[in-house]
Order: sequence, then structure tokens, then C-alpha cells
Amino acid sequence: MSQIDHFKRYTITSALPYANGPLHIGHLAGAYIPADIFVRYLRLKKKDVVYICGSDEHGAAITIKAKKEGTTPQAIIDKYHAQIKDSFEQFGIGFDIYHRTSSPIHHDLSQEFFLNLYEKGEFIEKYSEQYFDEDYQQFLADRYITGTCPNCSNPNAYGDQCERCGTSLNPTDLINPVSTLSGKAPILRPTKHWYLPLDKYQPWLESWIDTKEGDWKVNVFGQCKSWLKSGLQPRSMTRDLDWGIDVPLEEAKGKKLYVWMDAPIGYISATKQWAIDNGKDWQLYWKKQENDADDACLLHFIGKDNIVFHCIIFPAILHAHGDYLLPENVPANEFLNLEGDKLSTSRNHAVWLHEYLEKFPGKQDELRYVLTSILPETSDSEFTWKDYQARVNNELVAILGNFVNRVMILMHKFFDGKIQGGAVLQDAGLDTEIGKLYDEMGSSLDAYKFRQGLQAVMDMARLGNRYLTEKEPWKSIKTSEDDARLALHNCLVLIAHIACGLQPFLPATAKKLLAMLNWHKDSIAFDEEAVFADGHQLAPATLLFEKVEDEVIEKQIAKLQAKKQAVAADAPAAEVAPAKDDINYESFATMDIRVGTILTAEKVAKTKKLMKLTIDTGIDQRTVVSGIAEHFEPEAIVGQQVSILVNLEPREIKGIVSQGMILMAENAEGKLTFVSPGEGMPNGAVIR
RNA sequence: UGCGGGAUGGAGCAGUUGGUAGCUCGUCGGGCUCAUAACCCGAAGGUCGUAGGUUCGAGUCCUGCUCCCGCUACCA
Repeated sequence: MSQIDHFKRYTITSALPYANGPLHIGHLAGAYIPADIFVRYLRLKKKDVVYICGSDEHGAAITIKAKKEGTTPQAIIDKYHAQIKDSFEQFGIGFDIYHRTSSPIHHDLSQEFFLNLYEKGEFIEKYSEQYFDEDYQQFLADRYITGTCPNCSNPNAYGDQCERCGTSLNPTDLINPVSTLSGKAPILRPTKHWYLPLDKYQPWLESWIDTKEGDWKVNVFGQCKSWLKSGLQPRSMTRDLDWGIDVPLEEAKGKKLYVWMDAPIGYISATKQWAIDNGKDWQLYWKKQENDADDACLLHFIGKDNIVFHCIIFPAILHAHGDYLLPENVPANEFLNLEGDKLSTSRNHAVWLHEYLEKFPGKQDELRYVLTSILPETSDSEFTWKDYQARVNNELVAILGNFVNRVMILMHKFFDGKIQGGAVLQDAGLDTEIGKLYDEMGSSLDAYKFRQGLQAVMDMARLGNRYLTEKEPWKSIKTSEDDARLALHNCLVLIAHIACGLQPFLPATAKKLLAMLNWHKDSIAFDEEAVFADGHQLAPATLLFEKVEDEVIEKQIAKLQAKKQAVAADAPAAEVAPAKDDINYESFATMDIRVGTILTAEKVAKTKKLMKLTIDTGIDQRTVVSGIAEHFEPEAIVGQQVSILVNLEPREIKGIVSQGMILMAENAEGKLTFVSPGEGMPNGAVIR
């Protein structure tokens, strides 16, 4: 039996999509399809469940996007909220409410949370120095500051991250920081912020997380333990931004709540709105009840990038507030890759949901099926169009669609689609098998094993194909009409069961099946008996799925490649680094650059980028460690003449003392070449 | 460098509390002809990354190592 079966109510959330871009299949596989299946499953078990989601509409990335597109943040969120909501509806994700964090009810509740913690004295108030733009009279979000990366010298690094070398940064790490608002250098100015003392909650969090061992998925539990082990730090819950929810304090004028403070509260405010719209009491779904047995079961479906927020920070906020339930489970998925590469919004490497819906009308369940089959439940998984084609053709069409089609056609051919004498399952073996598969589906879903659950339902169709081949009604019809009829009636009952089992996974297909059976309504509960009355008339046979032709997927693959190339062609043009500030000759003359020759080269073990080189500088032979291993093979560069800065102070890198720096030319894509002298220059020759 | 996850027949993956290694696809052979050239049966193919250990018995537990993915560090 499931451990979560006993709850009175269920509050299910899917990660709030960020309203600065459309949805892609990675989002679906991470947080939406699993949750939707689970919710539909609970509903079939007649549970009291509310399924919550909405757009996350705050944070600096939205203002950045607005600025880039020359519009307002409000216009951005309105556009993407509408688009995302529409995609979800068309795709058939069955939220009870798809809300948005820009709504007044959400602002009010978020402020209430902040004030509650504030009045309890939970926050630590701290001043820190932050960059401030004097022209615009505002503090700058990390993303509003660009400068030279201290790591790789990329002149266009952002205040939070350098997109070339991937290093995460603090704004103060940047060399020559520039405000993207005014284009001028920002100044440092002290500012006050309110910090959530996660370190204070650490002991409580540890004991709480420990109760989840063996219950939560290993990837989630492991991540949590990892953070706890490294020690939690106070985290600022306020920001100096102009887009977001006002911090409800007089002295915090102009400050906003940290987006990860307000976003999870969005689950609660959305529930409130839903309760108002439907005459319910939202507190039953979120607050601790007098009797523990009356508590709701809170589940967050998310992708692995959100684990820390849902397992550490949000629970800490809820705990600090005190009245709220904590998540019972956070079944986070790993990532979905696409055609051998990470999904990427910025590189436009994605299958966008709205494009799929447009190009594959009426094929929502095909995508649901494929994504469910490859959900990244335990490790990252991969979507390819060839796999999509194979699964649709070999499984949906050949196994499921074909079985149904065989039965329907035979019924119409032999019996005009009419059931004589009623039909119940009259085959003990078949009955047992169906029962087993139902149990397997149920226990799989209870354990959040959606792939396995779907497999169980598909096995019902396999069972049907086997049964049909065994009974051969197309033969027995010639000798005994009753035998043929009995076999087909049993198959029809099996189809009703398949339709039932399919409901959580492929809701549209389940409805189609029920319509074909001419069932009295468009759903079957798990405890409903599959029975056909005497004289029941079946609807005409139609095909459930169509084969996917080669041209269709070739087109999609070509489209992905075209997008990639378009992005690649787009990018480099803009990226010529601006000139640095002037220096005097003396500064330049302090550098001693010589011609040298690489004598030996080997990759440094356990690093991706480092190469250990021995260089003949003419003066001596010395060791240099250089970050070029991703660009060159060691054998290929031995004997290469290079330019080397010889009077750079030695530095130990990975336990090797590096004495000097090889000069490299690098373009905007990060491609490297050696800076070498022309013919006939001896080692030790001076470069100036 | 630290942490997390992974390593199972050609490919993609299951293997719950240790007890004869499974599934889907692919391949090969056969059957069937109701069916969207679909379906059914059978076969080949794995010393479960590696070296040890615990145990009557380990894919499953423990230890070392190697490789892959993510975050982190490294690019003088």
C-alpha cells in the first residue's frame, strides 16, 4: 500500500515557469507531465486534490529582457504569461488554477509572510556595499553590471556570471565594472538588507531532512545533505530592484523582495485565489490542522535546479512562519537533453511547446507518451526525434493502436459493432493478468515511477494482442460464432480497462477510446466495473494514432540544426572587446616577453582545461601551466614556437608551479591560436 | 578540488528489503493474415566499470580505483 494514500487532501504544485520565455519539452519532462499524471491518478482514486501553478513574474531577468526588447516588464510578463498559459491549456495540463505572481493577492500574501517573520525578529539586518548607478539613482542588480571577467578576461562578463568561461562571480569581482543603464562606472554604496538566517535553522532542517531518508528520491535527498554538509549561510530576502514586490517596511522604500522569497509563496496565493473562485477554504490545503491526521499532503514537482529552494529555503520560510505544512515529498527530476546536447533557451536549442502544438495538431498524447517514457527520473535522459518516431510507430501505433483497431474492426465485421447478451470479462487468466498490471501501475505511480506505470498500461495492450492471436476469432467465427464473440467481448472489456489505465497518462487517447466504445461518459473511475449491456452499440472504428513518416522528423532535425547555425552566425559579430584604459610606456616595458619553444606537453590529470608545458625560453627551460587542453592535443604542439611572458610571478596551479604565461589569441567564440613569431627567430628573442 | 548522480547484452533503460539477470527497440529464425507491412512465438547476445572485502550466497552491502554527467574549483 502506498504511504501517501491516507491523506485527507492533496496539494500538488508544479514549478512556476519564469515568464520571460516560452515552454520547451525540458520543462514538461521536469515538472509538468509527472505532476499532471499524478494529479489525474489521485482524482481517479477520488481524492480531494488541488493542482496549483502559475507564472513567476518577478526578478531582474524580466527587466533585462524588457530593456533588450525595448519594452516594459509588464508587457513581457503579459506576453509570456498568456503564451505559457495557452500552451499548457492546449497541451492538456490540468491545473486547477494557473495564476500569476503579479496579482494583488500574491503581493499581499508575500508581504504578510515578510512582516510575519520581521515581527518575530527572524531576519538579520545587514549593510553591505553594492554598486549604484548615480545617473539613474538606483542600485544595480548583478545582471545590470558588466565588466571584464577576472578569470578569462572576457570583457562582457555579467555581475553574476561570465558566460564565456562559466565562472560564477560577484559584481565586485569584475574588472572595470560598467552599469548597463548609464554606461558609466558604478560606485559602491552601502545598502541594508534583510537576511534569512538559514544557519540558525540548520539543525532543524537537518533533523527534518533526515526523516526523509529512503522516502525521497536519492538525487533529492543527496543534494539536500550536500548543502547541509557544506553549512548554510544567511540569505538575503530583499533586493535593490525596481521590479517586484515592495518590501513592506517604511525604511525599505524602493527595495523589493527576493524573487525566491516570493515565488514559492505563489503556490499559496494561487490556492487562495482558487479557493475564492470555487468557494473552498484554502487553509485546509496549506495549514497545519488541529489533528495531524487531517493535514493535507503537500508535493512539489520540480526540476533538479530548484531543489535547494523547495527543500531548504521555502521549508525554512514556512517553518519560520509556523502555521504551514511542510512538503511531504519533492520528487525532482533530472534534466532532459535534446539530440545529444543540453537544452538551451539562449542558444535556441529546444523543442518549443507552442511550436510543437502548431506543427503537430492533435498529437499532444504522442508527445506526452514519448516524454513520459523517457522522463529523467533517476538520471539525465535524452529526447531525439528518431526516438520519438520509433516510440510512436512501434509502440503507440503498433501495440496500442493496432490492438484496438483489430478488435473494433472484427466486431464491426462480424457483429455489426453490436454486443449481444452483454459483455463482462469471462476469462480467469485474463482477469488475473489485468489485475496484476493495475497493481503494478498503482504501485509505480505511488512511488513516482511514471515510466514504469505507463509501461504497465502498455502491457495491457500487449496482453490483448497476445490474447487475440491465441483465440483467433477470425478463424473461430467459421466454426463457432459464440467462441469468436466471447473472445472479442473479452477484448472490449480489456480495452475499457486500458482506457481507464491510460487516463492519467494519455487523457485525450483515453477519451477517444471511451468514445469508440460508446461508453456512457468520458471517464472511468478505478473502482468502476467494465460492463457492456446487451445490445450495446459500438461507435465506428477510427485510428488512434498515425505513423510518423521519415520526412516529418527529418524536417524537425534540420530545423534544430538551422537554429543552431543561425545563433552561431548571430553571436560573434557584436563581440569585439572595447579598448582598455591607456597605460604608460613604463608599465608596458615592465613586461618581459620572449620567443620560446614548447619542448613537452601533457594534459594535467583530472582537469578539463589545463596543460602542463615545458618551454625553452632561451634563458632557461621552465614549466608553464596553461588552460589550452580543450583546444590542442599535446603531441600536436610540441615544437611549436610561442610568445611567453617570462617575468610573471610564479603561481601554483593544481600542485604544479607555473612560471610564466603563454600568449594566446582568442576570438569571441573562445577559439584559441598561438601568438608565434615569423620564421627564423631564436628562443629568447625579445618581443616588444 | 569538493559535493551529488551515474556506469547492467548493439541502443535506451528496469532491477524494490542480497537468493537462478529482466524490459523496450534492434538483429536472426518461425508462425499468423483480423489489423496502420502491424501482431504472435522462439533464438542469439551480458564474467552487471574495475580490484578487493562481508556472506552459505552480491548487480544489490562495505572499501579502494577508473571513466561519464551536473554544480564547484582550476585557465597567470
